[in-house]
Amino acid sequence: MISKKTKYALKALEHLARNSEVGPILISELAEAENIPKKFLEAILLSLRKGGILQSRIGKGGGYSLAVDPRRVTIANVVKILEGDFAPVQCLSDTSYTRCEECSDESSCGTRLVMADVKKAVASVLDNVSLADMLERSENERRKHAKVIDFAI
Amino acid sequence: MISKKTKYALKALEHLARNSEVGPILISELAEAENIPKKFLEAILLSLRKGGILQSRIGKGGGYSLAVDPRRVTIANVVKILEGDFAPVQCLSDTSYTRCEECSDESSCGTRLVMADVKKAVASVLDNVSLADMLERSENERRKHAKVIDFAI
DNA sequence: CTGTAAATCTATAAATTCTATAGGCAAAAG
DNA sequence: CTTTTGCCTATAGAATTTATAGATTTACAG
Repeated sequence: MISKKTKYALKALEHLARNSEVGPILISELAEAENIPKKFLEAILLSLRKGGILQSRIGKGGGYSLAVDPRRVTIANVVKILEGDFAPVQCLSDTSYTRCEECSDESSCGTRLVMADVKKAVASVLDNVSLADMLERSENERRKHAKVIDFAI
Repeated sequence: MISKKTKYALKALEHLARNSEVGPILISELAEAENIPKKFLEAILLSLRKGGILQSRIGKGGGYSLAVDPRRVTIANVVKILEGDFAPVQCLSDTSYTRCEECSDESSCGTRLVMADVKKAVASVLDNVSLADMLERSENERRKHAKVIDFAI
């Protein structure tokens, strides 16, 4: 399960990507539009900025905007910033490796071997979906759905 | 990240699979051998029994043993019993679906669309590894490693 | 250079989930 | 009918996640 933090981050990024022409967007605006607790969002945006995905400006006319082309931001990038990693066990984490306490022999640990494959599988999905892709898929679904409703009327 | 519960479960199952000929194994024996808090393990084994993977016998000569051929138990089976599911978001859970609070339109939610792919990817790994496979892989690695040490001496 | 608008930082509270333990109950075997 | 063993319920403790509050810093506008 991904955390609420990550979900909020993705929602916020979608919003920013959709409205990239209008210039910086206020935290408070984003919070209200996407129904995210403002102070919580604040911390999330900060992480994303430190992770290089967003840029900010302080003071009047300030706010947040994407620092990179949404086609160059992968969902893996985002998830990694907020969840740290998507390794199913610590002993497979790139960013915060720790030995699993009771694992007497890491190199032959069955769980580790299987989870290494899981990690690869997840990575290959998330590395290959950009923020722009995600937005596009969402739009496609929205249209598809709208059409169906239209047709029903 | 998978929980300690799941890691303990896999360790316990490996132990039971390796020692399937010697008959039922005591909780306390398992706990000691695999370094798992006994009472915690108790609950885990109970879940696995209710999930159909283990069988137990009470009283003298009792204990736990596999209820199924280790080639017929997938790691997916095990993970599902202990983590409930491996859906990255509740709105994709088969067993305990809940609408994601702030998601105004589930059918077009970008996060959901991407995470559906993640879920599939994880499932296709875990559905295709049996307990026996995992054990075998582990054994292979152990031998490989042993050989290297041997060679070094 | 002053007032105001905004993000930033630090600290902490509240809620939830995960890990672990305790103690008595129930079943099976001899 | 006593011993061995798993079964059940409750609860405590720890860690993590989610959320809030308040003071601080930066930048622009006039």
